[in-house]
Parts: sequence; structure tokens; C-alpha cells
Amino acid sequence: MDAPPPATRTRTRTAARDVALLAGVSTATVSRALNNPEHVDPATLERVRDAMAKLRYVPHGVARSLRSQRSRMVGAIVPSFDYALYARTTSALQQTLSQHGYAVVLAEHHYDLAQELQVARHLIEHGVDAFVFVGVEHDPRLFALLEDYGRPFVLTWGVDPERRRPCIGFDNRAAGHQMARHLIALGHRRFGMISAPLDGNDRGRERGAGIRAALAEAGLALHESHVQYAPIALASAQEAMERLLALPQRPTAVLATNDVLAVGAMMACRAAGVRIPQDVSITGVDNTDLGATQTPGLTSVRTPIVEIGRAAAEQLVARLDGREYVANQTLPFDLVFRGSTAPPPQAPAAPARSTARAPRAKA
Amino acid sequence: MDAPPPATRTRTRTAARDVALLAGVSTATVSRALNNPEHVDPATLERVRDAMAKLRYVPHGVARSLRSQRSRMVGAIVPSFDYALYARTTSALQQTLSQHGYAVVLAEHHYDLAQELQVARHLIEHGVDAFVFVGVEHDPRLFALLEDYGRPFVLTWGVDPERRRPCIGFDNRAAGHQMARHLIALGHRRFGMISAPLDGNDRGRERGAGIRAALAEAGLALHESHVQYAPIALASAQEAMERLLALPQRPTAVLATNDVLAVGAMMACRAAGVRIPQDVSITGVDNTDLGATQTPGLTSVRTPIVEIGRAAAEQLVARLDGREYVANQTLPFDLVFRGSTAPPPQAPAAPARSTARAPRAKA
DNA sequence: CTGTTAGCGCTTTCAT
DNA sequence: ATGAAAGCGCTAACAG
Repeated sequence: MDAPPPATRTRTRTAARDVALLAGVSTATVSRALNNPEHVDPATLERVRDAMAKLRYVPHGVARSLRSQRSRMVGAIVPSFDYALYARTTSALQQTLSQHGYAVVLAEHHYDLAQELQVARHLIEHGVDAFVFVGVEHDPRLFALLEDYGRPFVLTWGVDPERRRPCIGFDNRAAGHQMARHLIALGHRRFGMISAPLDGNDRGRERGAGIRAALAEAGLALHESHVQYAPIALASAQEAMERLLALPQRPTAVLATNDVLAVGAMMACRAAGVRIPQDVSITGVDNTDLGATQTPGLTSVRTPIVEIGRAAAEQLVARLDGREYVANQTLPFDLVFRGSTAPPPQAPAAPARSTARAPRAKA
Repeated sequence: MDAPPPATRTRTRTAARDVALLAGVSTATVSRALNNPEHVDPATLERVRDAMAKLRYVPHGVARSLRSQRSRMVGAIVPSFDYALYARTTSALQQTLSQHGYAVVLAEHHYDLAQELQVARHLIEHGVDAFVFVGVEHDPRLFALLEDYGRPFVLTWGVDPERRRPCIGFDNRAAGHQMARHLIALGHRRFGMISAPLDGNDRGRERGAGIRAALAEAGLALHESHVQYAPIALASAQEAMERLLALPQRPTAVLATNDVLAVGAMMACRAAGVRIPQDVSITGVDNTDLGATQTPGLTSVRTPIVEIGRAAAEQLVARLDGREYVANQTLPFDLVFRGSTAPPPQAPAAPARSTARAPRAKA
């Protein structure tokens, strides 16, 4: 229970004026020494720099921002940091931006697009120059706000097929589609799906859509009772899988729209004594360490987690500098096959349409 | 390959002056309506608020910062976001700060205390009001800098025994100590340790020290060949464990100073056909999902990941508001026992000092 | 190449 | 309760 003095910023810090005085120049020259050293006489430059060093001068970025209309801060608004994914993307973003002298202001919206709008407003108020968002779909008022305040932004983790706005991501639908194809090729015919709630999550929705499309193309039904929605957390995914396991026509393969959900499903199987992959195959998306280290390892989609962050940073820096940039980037992904997928218990090797049942040994 | 116009902040945004004009008041009153509404006549207040709404006025935080000497931004400088831990703490920090109108500026230093100093300097330049750091130990110049610029800060994830600076964390040494005690109590006598590199990581160092102390107190040796240092990543931990497994006197229990290292060790065991816990027990620290979901589950220490972030935010807000605050908080932790620990292969139930070997069945 | 001047948008005395 | 005026620290525009 300490009773400290209120946090006051006492002694005024050394300002450009102090440096100017010591170096015998004007503040304008101090400013130039910092921002356009090539326009300063080498001898003068040295005097100024000496003075800066002597006084340990740190420019007042806030004053600079007010005058120059640029804060050199970028807002990163992500759904959540609980899922390690966005933390890693943000880390890459931060590292790259930092190399260019930009700072990252962080905010979460917890899959609430209305809150995302609020948060963006706050960050504009705080003065950020540009934004990175996750997902392609947002509140129209968000785009209006960004337009109003002339803030460049880039959408990540998805692609806008119509290329209306700058996007850096990959084709989530294709990812779901390919994973479903993999299981179909293994001989599965009875599927379950564990999806993140669709609200405010276009990545999950696209992945699910890809899965549904692949099954439909193969003439396979995915009854809604075989689709479970669960918040992105192990416990809720586990419960979702329990419901799937309790189904009369239990699926032989369960596709989760991300690794956390998939691992939650694996936990449910372990608890229920259901063997993976002998009794049921499970797949995730994102290829996280969480999935890769399971026993058996989780078959997943390797998504460009770090590349997205880096590319987003580079695009924004280019734009803020008025340079050319590639507005839409579709990055590659690929499937990583591990032990969690195998042919179904009674695998119909033949491309039968019905739930055929021909006994077959598994690898 | 788009060639866009340079990102210009065109049309000057609506400022307090515009609101004042529309409401028929001065900018001073607009300011008061925002910051001291109780000092404004209710009727006037309403007019001003209407005008703000009509113009969708968003205050210019940068200008406000320059004038008021407070940016309402807090810098969070963490070692890395790759280890999900700090992301979760930062998430809690951000949520709490956000409720009080503060934004979080994020930076990593990758366990380089010199870079941490640099980064802090940058964030001061960007104008943050206060800082959160991870760990108790830092470059003395960092503290000098913070002192110079009058920036309050709180150190997290550790405790300063001498209570010289505000700290919110837990006793890492005790955590390591208790975990080692657990394994000793199970009958283990030959130990290995996988530690994060000690440089710039006082949490790891303290945990290791606690482990060493517990072993020493039990009269057990921990030869340096049985201590492996590995960067906090699965692959390097796996290699470290491989070295431990190759030892002539292979340990029956391996203590890792965090969950990532422990899981890496588990991977090495699986690859080598070494059974957990029958052949070797493994423990981690931090009780992450990564460890909890392994087969068998990882015995670990539940650390106050979220509480640290929340408490740090609350302390800083209190300080910045000039309110009282608790400078030093030691939060509790506890051990979580899972399947990765069991008595050693040939457990000497008796408190033997030598590497006795009496056959014994395991649970 | 360098200095002078003005002012970014806000808050804050100091009057009234 | 409200307004006028000053100025936070810097950079941009313009002279010279």
C-alpha cells in the first residue's frame, strides 16, 4: 500500500531549442539534421549531432506528429491473441514495421465487428497512420471511417475475390476444399465438421464453405447435425466433438476449421477411447505447434502466418512513403499430412458413392 | 503492380473549431465539454454534443497529447510473441488498459537487453506515458532513461526481492524448486535439466536456480553435462533432449524451465522410443495448452499469465491518475500434475543417496 | 546552406 | 459558466 506522488512529468525534457543553442544554429537546422541531413553542411551537421549526443536529445515524436501529420504508428486490430496465430502474425508485422521506424499499436475485438469499429475509432484518435485488419469482411462504417480520415489499411488472412480493397492472405475456401478432398480420397464418406462461430469470422466461413463444396462435389451429404459450432477454445471444441461422437451415424472423419478446434476434438476422442486415426480421422487448419505435437500429429494446412505479417508491413510502409505497392497478394498454402488421418475403419477403396463397406487393412 | 497516389491526408479533418462554430461556443468550451463536462452548463453541453455528433467529431489525440503532456499510450515490451505466453499476458494488459482509454504500443526485444533499451527509447520518442517490461533484470541505462523521462513502469513475471522497483509476478525460483521436490518425492535421483538460455532471461535463471537448490538440498548432484541450454523452440529443445538421452547415465527425470522446452523434450522421447513417464519423467513450467494436450499430459506449473497483465494495467492506470497503488505484487502459482511424471523405472522408495536400483512396479 | 516565421489542434490559465 | 489568448515542440515555406 504505497502512497506515491502523482506521476508528474517534471523537468521539461531537452528540446530542439536546447540542441540549437548548444550547436549555435536554429531549430530549423536541428530539424533538418534529423530529417534531411543531406541538406545540411557536413561541418554544421557534425556540430548539431555532437550537441544532440551531449544532451542525449530524443525528438518529441508527438510534436513532430502534430506538425507533420504522420505519427509513424500503425494500428493492428486482431480478433484475439488467445489463439497464438494472430500473435505470430503481429510479431512479424511489428518486426518489419519496426525496421522502418514504425511502432505498432495493438487492439483486439474478440470477433465483434461492432467493437472493431469502436477500437479503430480509438486508434485514429490516438493518431495511427494506417491499419492492419484480420479478415476481408468488416462493418461498412469501418471502411467509411477509414476513408473519412484518409487512413490506408490492409486486410489480411483472406483474399477479396473482387479485389476492391488491399488484401494479403490466402484462399481459405481452397484450404478447406483441399483438406476435404484429402479425406475423400482416403475413402471417407461420413463427415463431421467443427467450425468456429461464423459471426465476424470470414476465414472460418470460407474454410467451411470449401469443405461443404468438396463434399457436395463428391456427392456426399453433410447433414447439419454433423456440423458443430464452437468458440475457438479447447474445452468448447471438446464438447462439440462429444456431440459428434454421440451421433447415431458417427462420422469417420472430422474436419475442424482450425487447429485449436481439431486438438479439442482429439481430446474428446482420447477421453472417449475413440482411436485416432483408426476410428476417426481429424484435420485442422493453420499447422500450429499445438497440432503438430499431438499424438498422433495433426494433419493440417500450413498457412502463411508469418509471411502475412511481413507482407502487410511492407505494403503499408510503401504506401505511407508514397511508393508503389502490390495491393492484392494471394500467398500459397499447403497440406501437411500427419498421423491423424487415415482411411476409415471399413474403407471402400473403390470410388463408391454410397457408404459402401469393404474391409481393408490400414497402413 | 498498382501505381497509387501517395498516401496523403487530404481534406483537413473536422476539428474542435468546427464543433465550436456549429454550437456557437468557443473551442475552450468544446474542450471542457469533453474533459470537464461538469463545468459546462447543461444546455450548452447538449448543443456541443449535438454538434460533435453531427460532425462526427473525433478529437485529435496527438494535439491533445502535445498540450497535455499525456498520450494515454502504454508501451509493452516483451521478449517475444512466438512463445504464446507473453501474447496472452499482453492481451490481458491491453483489454484492461483499453477499458481506461489507454492504447498499447507493442514491441519485442528477442531476449536482447540492449535492444530492449533501444526499443524503449523509440517508444518514448513515440510518446508513450508508461511501460510494462518482462523480467526484473534490465540494462541499468534503461532505468536511467525511464527516470530521465519520468516514465512510470512496472516489471512483470518476476519479483524483486529487495522491492526496489514496482514488480508484478511470482517466485520463479520457488516454482522450479517445488517441481524438483515433486520429482524427488517420486523417487527420482538422476536428473536432467533443459533450460532457456540465461542471457536476458531472469525467469529462466531463477527457475533453474530453484531446481538446482532443491536437488542440492536433497544431496543430489546435477552434473553440468546433464544441463542443456536451448533457445525456446521445439526443435532446439528436441535436440537438447537427444543429447540428454545419449548420456551414459541417462536421467530418469528431466526438468524443463518452460512448457515449450518440455514438449520439445517429449518429441525427442517419442522419436527415440523412450516412454513417458515409464522411462523418463518430464516437467515444464507455465501450464500452456501446448503441454496440457500432450499424450501424456505435461506436469507443469500454472503461472498467473493473465493476472499479471491485468494487475500491471491496473497499477499503471492508478499511477498515471495519481492514485494509490500496490507497487509489489507476488501472485500465487501451483503445480498441475499430469501423466508425464511418475516414479523412476527402478524406484528406490527409500531415501537412498546413491543411484540405488531396487526393482519396483509402477502405477 | 541556413534562419525566420507561422502554425499543426488542442488545453489551459486568466479574465470576465 | 464561458471566451480570449498563449503555447506544447516541432517542421514547412519562404527568404536570403
